This record gives sequence, C-alpha cells and structure tokens, in this order.
Amino acid sequence: MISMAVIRRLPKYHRYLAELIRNDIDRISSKELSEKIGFTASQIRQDFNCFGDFGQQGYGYNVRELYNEISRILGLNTEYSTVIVGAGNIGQAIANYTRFEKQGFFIKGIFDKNPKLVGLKIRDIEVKDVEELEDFLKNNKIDIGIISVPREQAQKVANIFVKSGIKAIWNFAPIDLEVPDDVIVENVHLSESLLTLTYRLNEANLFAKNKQK
Amino acid sequence: MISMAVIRRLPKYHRYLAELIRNDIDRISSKELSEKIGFTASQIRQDFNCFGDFGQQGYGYNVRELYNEISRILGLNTEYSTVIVGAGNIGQAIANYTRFEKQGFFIKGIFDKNPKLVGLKIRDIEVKDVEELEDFLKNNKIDIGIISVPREQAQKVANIFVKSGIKAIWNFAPIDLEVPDDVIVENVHLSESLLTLTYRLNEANLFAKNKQK
DNA sequence: TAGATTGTTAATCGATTAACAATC
DNA sequence: TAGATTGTTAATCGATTAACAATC
Repeated sequence: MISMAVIRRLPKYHRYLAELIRNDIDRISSKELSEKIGFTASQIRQDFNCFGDFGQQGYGYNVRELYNEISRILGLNTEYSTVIVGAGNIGQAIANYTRFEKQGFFIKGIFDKNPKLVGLKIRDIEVKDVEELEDFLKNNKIDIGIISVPREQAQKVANIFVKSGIKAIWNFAPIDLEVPDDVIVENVHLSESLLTLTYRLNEANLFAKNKQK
Repeated sequence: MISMAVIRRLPKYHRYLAELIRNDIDRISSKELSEKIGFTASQIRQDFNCFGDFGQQGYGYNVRELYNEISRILGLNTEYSTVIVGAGNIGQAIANYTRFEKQGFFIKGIFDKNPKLVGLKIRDIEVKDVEELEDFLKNNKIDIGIISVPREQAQKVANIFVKSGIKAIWNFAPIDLEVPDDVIVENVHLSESLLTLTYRLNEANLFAKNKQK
C-alpha cells in the first residue's frame, strides 16, 4: 500500500523532527522543512498525507504532534525484544550501542558458536552457545532477530528464526536470505554501501577511459 | 549520467557473480541470473548495457569476464587508504573487519578524542588523538574518510576531511553531512534501517487501527 | 477578512518492463 | 543454418513535482 520509497523517508522525517524539538521549534511548514531536509515541499505533503491530515492550512505542522504521529507510524510506541546471533565485531557493536535501548529495543540474548566468545559478557548479557538458540526462542517471545554471523551460516540462523515464529530479521550478513512472505528482512550490507562509494569516486575516470578506446 | 538506482544494484551483481564463480559456473544468461538475483532479465541487460556490451547473443555472459568488468566499474582494481574517526563500537567493528582489507581497503589511522581509547591498539594500529587528525591528513594521502563519532561531532570531522582534500566519506553518524559538491558521502544510518523494519512489522496494525476511528 | 499553507488532483519525469530485430 | 539470447527501442508503470482549490 505505502511504497517503499515513502517508508524509507519516514525515519529521516523522524530524525529532523527530533532535531526541531531539540531546537525548541514548535511549528513548521512543508516549505521550511523542505529547505532543511532536502525533499520538495510537495513530496513532504504527499508523504504525510499517506497517513492522515497532520497539518493545518495557513499554519503548517505542529512539530511535536507530527513527531508523535511519525513515531507511532514507525512503531516506536512499543518495546521490542531482540536476539543477536553472531557475537563478532558487528554483533558486539550493536549489543554495545546503548542508543537502541533508549528507543525501546532490548537485547534478550546473544549467541555465537565460537567457544572463545561463549561466556563472554556484553553489557550484562552472557553470550550463549548458538546450540541453545532454538530452545531459548521457544521460551522467550522475541520480536526481532539480528543476524551478524558470517555469510555461510546466515541462512541457517534465519531458518531457526523463521521456525521459531520470528517475523522480523535485521540482517548484516552479505547474503539475501530466503524466508516466507510473512517474514520481513531488512538488510544492512556494509560492503555494498562501501562499493557504491568507490563506484562514485571512480565514475569520472570510468567514462573518460571508455572514450579513449 | 548513470542513475543511482543502477549504481545501487551493481554491488549485488558483483556479489552474485562471485558466488557463481565459487560454484564453478562460467556462463550465465540474463534469464538465469534473473531467477537467482530477483531482478528482471530485461533490467539486468539494461543495467549492463550502461557500461558496455559484455554479453554475446545466443550465449549469454561469461561469468568471470562480467565479474571482472563489474569489479573494474566499482573501482575494485585499486587500493584505497582510509582513516576511521571514532573508535567506539562501530569504529572498532569496521577496523576489525578483515574482509575489507582483502578487498583493498587499508586503514591508515584510527582517531578518537576519548583519552581512554587513545593508545589502544586495534589490529596493529594505535588509536591516535583526534587533535592529530589534521596533521596526519597533511602527511598521508587518504582516499576515504570514515566517520563513526557521535552525531554532535560528525560535521566537525567532515569539515576536517573536506579541508584536507578527502573526496569520499563513509558516514555512520545519524546526520546528513554538509559538504561541497565534489565530495561524495555514503551514509550508513543503522537507526533508520531499524525503523523501516519496525514500520513494516507494524504496518498491518497501523491501517487496521485507522479503520476503527 | 486576507494571507498562508495545506490536501489533493493533474502533469511530468524517470525507471522498469516488454518486445523484437540483430547477431552469435 | 536454426536456436538462443543479447542490445536496444518503445510501452508501461510508478514516483515526483506542479498547480490550485479548500480552509484555517
């Protein structure tokens, strides 16, 4: 119903509205917001109107109200329990990232298959053996499964998540997971992000070289 | 010239071609690739044709040849020197991620302002005080600047990068950096990624609730 | 009331898909 | 040569932008 293009803009609105609140601005027009955020005023109004009439003609938008609406739309009025599978660099970074806890994301378990990591404590949470994952998920309601294992093991972990009824996966492994239609996967493919950077860094040369041929 | 939509697909082609090579497949048609990668065959041919005629009628594409072409297009035939500013969770995770080094990305320096982190060794590289950053950049040719400091300090770091002539920034701070037109910024906004996940997890409820009103 | 700015429809633009002639 | 599959043009689809009547 709502296009992915719109959905991906929502968190950015959320972020800019948070900043307006920090700066004690309590009213904003689509035109003003447009100048800050870099979308057209028209697009901003279209986007908001997907979800309701949040503005007021002649006035604009009440910042705090709009912020609350978008928070609700993003599902930030709930708490989420998560598990992290893979306690390597990225897994630990996420586990240590306290900002997520403030936003309502709680880590209920961290798992790894490396015996050197099992038993390690990351912010009060002891890393468990991944063999215990399935049992753990039977006894604990988990909303979001986070995958930060190497590529080769990622699908196996996803399968356990799916089997255990997890409906949302945040995947850091460089692979496209296969899951049923009712399971949502959000990928963070760091390597792909970096390669778009190098592409753009070289783009000019690329076409200059082609001309020479 | 090449649209961002195409550019963002390139690393995915690269990844799938690497897998085909691992599986000893040396020829593939756009139709077969389409079934694996999930883009239409038409789109795949359009994408490749932005950069040249890599295929052959009646045959398809030579996997290794295509892989090499896309590697070159992505700028992977060069080495890149990088610095990481911010030696917290994410900074350390990136520094420890050895896969990048295999792809040709070398970390020449890590900086932080926290005295507790300064002096720490991450894979042979000693974390330096961020005060030394500008001098360091004067004496070392750096291609990519990586920002993994908190939001409040990110723009300041970006300014130093720009001033020092760095043309590519990989930014992990939750902020849109302001840089001149000739500087490329690639953002990894983890929080925004997570919020699109929670949005989709709640989307069904969202519209069910609206109906009740 | 007059000015401002929204909500919303219509027009435009760009990206994806379909079709097919070219050609290996 | 016949079959397969590309490269490329044309058609379609979806997303963005422009315009303006509604209304605070």
